[in-house]
Amino acid sequence: MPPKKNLRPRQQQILDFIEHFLDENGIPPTVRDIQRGCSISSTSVVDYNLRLMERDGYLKRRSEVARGIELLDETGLPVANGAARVQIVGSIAAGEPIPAFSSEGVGSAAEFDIVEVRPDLKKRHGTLYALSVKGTSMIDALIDDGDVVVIKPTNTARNGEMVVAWLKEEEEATLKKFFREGDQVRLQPANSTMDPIYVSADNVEVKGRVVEVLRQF
Amino acid sequence: MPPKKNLRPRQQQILDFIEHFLDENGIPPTVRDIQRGCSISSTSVVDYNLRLMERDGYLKRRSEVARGIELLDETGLPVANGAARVQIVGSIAAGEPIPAFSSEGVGSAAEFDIVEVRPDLKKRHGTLYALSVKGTSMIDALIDDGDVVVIKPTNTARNGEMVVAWLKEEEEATLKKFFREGDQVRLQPANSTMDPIYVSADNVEVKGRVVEVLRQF
DNA sequence: ATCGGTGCCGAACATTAGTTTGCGATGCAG
DNA sequence: CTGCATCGCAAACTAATGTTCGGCACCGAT
Repeated sequence: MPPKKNLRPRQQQILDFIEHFLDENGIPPTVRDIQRGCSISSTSVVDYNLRLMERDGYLKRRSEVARGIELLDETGLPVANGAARVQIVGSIAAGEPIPAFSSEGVGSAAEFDIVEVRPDLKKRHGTLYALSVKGTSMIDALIDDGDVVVIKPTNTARNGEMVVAWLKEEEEATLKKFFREGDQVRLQPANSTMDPIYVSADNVEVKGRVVEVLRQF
Repeated sequence: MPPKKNLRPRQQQILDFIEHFLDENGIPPTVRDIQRGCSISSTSVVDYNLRLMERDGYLKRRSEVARGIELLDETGLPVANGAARVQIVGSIAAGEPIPAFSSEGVGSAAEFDIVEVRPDLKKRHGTLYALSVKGTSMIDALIDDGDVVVIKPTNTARNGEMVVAWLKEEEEATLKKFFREGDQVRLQPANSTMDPIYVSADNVEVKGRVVEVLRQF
């Protein structure tokens, strides 16, 4: 199997389309789906490029089988379903909050790792992103250093939910349980040995809610 | 949408086949795949039954589209990918071990819940099953009461791995960290306030290894 | 017995979709 | 200029796949 090369623009376009199609429909596209989706004038061009991409290890094709395209990941293993991949857009220190994401660019972050999540999460919550956790302050919430938390972007939270909170003044993000108390907000580390942080509601912006924790075994 | 009924044998057979096919191949079967897989003599029989099953809310069919079958779950939502479903075959009390599964029947257990897992787990580990955790003794391992642990069946373990151990004499299963120490085995609750269990190696049978913990948010 | 519903069968049909072929344009090294 | 590889195009071909139709057997109700 030849080593990976950089993809040609057309091939990158096709690859993006396949991923997107998988996201949308749950099944792989046909050659003609790709043709339309990429505004290519002939199926043979699609076939030609798919063949090259298969040669270079980006995907696998089942011959003579409708929708027989399978994407492969970096290790050459089939990607189960494009719908279930979430990008890790940065890291977050639960204990001592540090800047995590400055712009609104949740999906536009630089290239980071990608994790797979349970497919039903995306069905249920829509777009998700992930943060890698640094520090052990969430240990009582059963979130450890090195875990990856999957976040649903939202700017509201009910009391007790675990949220990613953005402290405007400090320009810091933190992972805490959220309690609204009048015009104050209590950000409670799940670790009971640690004191909660009280901040004015004005200074807090909820960026998302934790929907899943992933741990490496 | 009509309420669910019990499936006819033929329809159950078809449903099972579709799930299995999805497991195997990652894409839905064609009508003819089903025909062969279920030893049906005509595609029209498949179509006939698929139509009924669609009417009864078990699946959805995209008309005129190759492999346009989508399975629906209990709530009528599409199942992302059959490959990612794992059966909960019972519960396990980590603190005070209780019988969990007596026979070897990992896959043959009675009807329990099904959970979705990250699809890459099945790719990586093959067949998996899941246990629902009762009790809080694994809290230090960041596994809580009510969590679901996903298990890879195996009968070997390296030191430090979290395993499902079967104590033959007591006829009990338990979820602990595994340490082989001579002809003894130390089963260490991750909770440091609790004492480990020492048992003779003869009396321990490793049933599986924890590959994932699922928690409800 | 007769009728209607269910379940199944086989064959044909129509569309979708993978594959092949021949040709043209382009760019580059010899 | 020539040869060669790359990339794209259109059309045609074949295989795969969804869909339909008429008929048969069984069964319970009329």
